[in-house]
Amino acid sequence: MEIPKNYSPKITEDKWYAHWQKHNFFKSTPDEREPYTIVIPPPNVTGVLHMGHMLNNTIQDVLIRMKRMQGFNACWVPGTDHASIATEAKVVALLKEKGIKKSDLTREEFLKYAWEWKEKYGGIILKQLEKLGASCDWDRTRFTMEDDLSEAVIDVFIDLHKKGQIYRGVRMVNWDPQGLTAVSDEEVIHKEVNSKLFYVKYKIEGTDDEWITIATTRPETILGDTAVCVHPEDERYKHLKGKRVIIPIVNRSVPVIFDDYIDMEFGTGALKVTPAHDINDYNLGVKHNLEVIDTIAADGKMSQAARFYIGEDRFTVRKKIVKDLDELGQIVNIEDIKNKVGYSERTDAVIEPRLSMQWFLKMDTISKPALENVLNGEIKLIPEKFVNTYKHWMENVHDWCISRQLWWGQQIPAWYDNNGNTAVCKTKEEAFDKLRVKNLELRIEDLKQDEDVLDTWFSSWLWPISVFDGFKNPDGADINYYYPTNDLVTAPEILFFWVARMIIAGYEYRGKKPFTNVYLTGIVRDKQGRKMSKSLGNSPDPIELIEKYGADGVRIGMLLCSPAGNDLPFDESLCEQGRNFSNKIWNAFRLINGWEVDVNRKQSDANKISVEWLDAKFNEQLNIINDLYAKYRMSEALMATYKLVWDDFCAWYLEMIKPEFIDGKSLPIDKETYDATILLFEKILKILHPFMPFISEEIWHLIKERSEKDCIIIAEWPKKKNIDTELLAEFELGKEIVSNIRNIRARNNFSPKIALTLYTDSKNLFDNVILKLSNISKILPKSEEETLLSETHRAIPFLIKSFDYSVSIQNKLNKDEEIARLAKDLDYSKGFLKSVQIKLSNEKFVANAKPELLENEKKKKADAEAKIKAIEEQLTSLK
RNA sequence: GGGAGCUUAGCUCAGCUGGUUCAGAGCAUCUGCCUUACAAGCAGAGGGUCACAGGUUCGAACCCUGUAGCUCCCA
Repeated sequence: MEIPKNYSPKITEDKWYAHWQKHNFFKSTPDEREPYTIVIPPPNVTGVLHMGHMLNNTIQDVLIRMKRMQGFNACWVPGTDHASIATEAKVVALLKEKGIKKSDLTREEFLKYAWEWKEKYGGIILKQLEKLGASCDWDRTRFTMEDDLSEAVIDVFIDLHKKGQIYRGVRMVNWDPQGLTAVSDEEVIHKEVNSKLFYVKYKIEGTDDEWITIATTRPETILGDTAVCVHPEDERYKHLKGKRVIIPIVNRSVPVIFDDYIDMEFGTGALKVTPAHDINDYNLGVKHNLEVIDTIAADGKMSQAARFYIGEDRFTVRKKIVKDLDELGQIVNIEDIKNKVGYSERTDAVIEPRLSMQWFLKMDTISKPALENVLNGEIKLIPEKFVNTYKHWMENVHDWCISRQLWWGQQIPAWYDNNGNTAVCKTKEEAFDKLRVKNLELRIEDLKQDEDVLDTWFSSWLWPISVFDGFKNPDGADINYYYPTNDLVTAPEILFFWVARMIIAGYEYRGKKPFTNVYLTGIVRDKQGRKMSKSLGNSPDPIELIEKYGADGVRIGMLLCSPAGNDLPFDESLCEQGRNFSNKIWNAFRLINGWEVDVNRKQSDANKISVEWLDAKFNEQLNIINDLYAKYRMSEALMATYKLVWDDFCAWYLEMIKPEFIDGKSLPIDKETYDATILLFEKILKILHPFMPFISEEIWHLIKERSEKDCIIIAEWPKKKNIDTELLAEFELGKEIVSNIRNIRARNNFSPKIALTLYTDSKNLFDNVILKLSNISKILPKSEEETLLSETHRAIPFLIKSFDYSVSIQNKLNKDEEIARLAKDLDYSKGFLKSVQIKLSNEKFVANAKPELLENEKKKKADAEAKIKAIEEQLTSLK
């Protein structure tokens, strides 16, 4: 059967994925082996696979496949989260297209639509992960809003409320006027924007023409001003003590207050205070007991309380009020400035600080163990540099606003009666029992459940526990076996959103960490360094990439340039490199596959030592690769694997043992070498498997007859063996001889087809291999050189260490070039010797340096001297 | 405004507690090859005042100080 020259992933990938699933290789159930567990960072149900997911899940799959081969009971739990804001927005938009308004639906009707949507589209992203080769235990797929997980969320809420950790209060929150919900501090993105700073003068009450000028970027909030604040030390304003000023347009009289919070340098040093619409002003308001006038409604439009511009959008009003103030002659100046404005992570709307009633989780005490156990190394962040950021955040943590004004999510289990009493409990009946004690007239129909739902992170912070039913069944086999999980692979952006909170929940509910290592991936960016996003349209479609380069190729492309925590400027050429690598492996297979084996043929010495060498090389690299994995240096582990395959196996070993071609036909290979080669190739395929699952499985089955169940995915990871370092060093020398000879050929335009003679007195274990690789017909002692050289033959010398070699060449020698080359080498060696001599004659160096170092320097000196002598001899022989 | 980190070849990155023979890799570049596994390839080559300026040391990419630029986090 003709094997195609190029590897085609299309025909193998689906085949092997189905095969693996058919044989339940991804499945995990608790047994006597040691578990290795990863829970997936649940992608958002509204999501489609993007490059960030590709990177993240490739890394998880590499880890899980490696550990599976190493004999761990490997369990990778997949799932999705319900993403309340994003999903609700999506469903609202979809309904709008159908002409249905959310406000015309009941909660139940809306949720019905939302679930329909989820059933239809929510699984897309998981299907896409299969294309990548993700070996998740799909039977364990969970969803943060399924019954069991929701119940856990509700129970946790009730429990924390009982413990006094959850409270309800009026607070200034980050309001998303588009999503119509509060969002947490972490969901606000501060961006620097070009703004204008408006200088507006307010009249001092009781004067004809006395004014104070304030500066503001948000003139539309003037309608809600309830004070003007200046610094108590500010000479300019000391005379205003006890005075009041008149707010323009609304003509309200408000006090001038004094507080050292004021930055005298900024603007005019006089600040207008709007407690309803700015967090700092709010705090000032609390301190100075100011009135609070809420002039901006939930939808970002001016409220009744504003008295002017009612129902108009805040940004329209900004323009209008400036015009109106200008007409009143109260605009003093307008300046361009840059300032930071908060945007909603979900809707990109400008966040409006807004006072509202929300539920909060106290963070001060509950977060303590989460900080300690990262600082003491019980939980490791990789790379370590994130510990600083983590520490800083955890030490300055704010209470967590956990309520969202949405329907899609777990509805808050709080019940209210008509008298303002509240009960937090699971059911209406329970609430009724609790509240009837305080309110004897209470009828169960009067009870109303809180309209809001919980933040999605309030579900996903329980993920590592709840996916193993740790709440429903706290002593269950799964939770006891798989928890704590081993590794978590996620993006640094959600270190606080999610990782920190999982750690908090882990200690609160299991008394144990949720995972040991947190591997933080980089952010995938485009060539211009922009984050890849759907809205920018700068992200390639991962599925198309997979079709173009194969899943293995894309996996390699993602991993090649992604050290932990570093951003990955993605470029399609990386996948191309991955595809080329697949092809290289494929062709190594084709070569071996084409060999005819002769059982009667005796193994040559050259083949024997070649096999020994590759075996030693493999063991050396295996150690390195194991070590790199242990340090989570994934891209380096990949590079070591890449070089082992490409350089050591393909470029050197296969060339070393490749049977000769005679008369257009390959000679057969001896059985011993062939079998050893297959064994070594198998080992190499094994370490390749975590990175390139498909091609390794395909070749695994092609190089040998195997049963259906004998798959590389469950093959045993190669064992560590002793390394023959001397043999490796000897071959390094051999390689140098080969490359010197190749070099001489290249410099002198001498075809590789013409055999040369090598003269040397040094012996190398690999002499026979060297002959083959550099097309040398024979090796003769140096003394033969002179007798054989003639008018038509010249010898070109070269040196390795201080060993002397030469090859003879028929008359074609470019003598001047060779002399120049040697002279250059001589110059360098002399310079080098000089630097060593200087070092050795330095008394302080001799006195301070370690003895080994000193020895080494002496050896360097001797070597250099020998080399100089050898070069000089070669030079004279050339002349 | 406060904090953390980064700056090594055209690009992406290694470089462990300062010390082997001129600072390494992959990709890209250049040169020569269609050599019956692979042109998605083979054989070679070039490319770096280790951001800048000082300092410590016998010795600095590595330690210290300052400067500049970039990134991230927090307010």
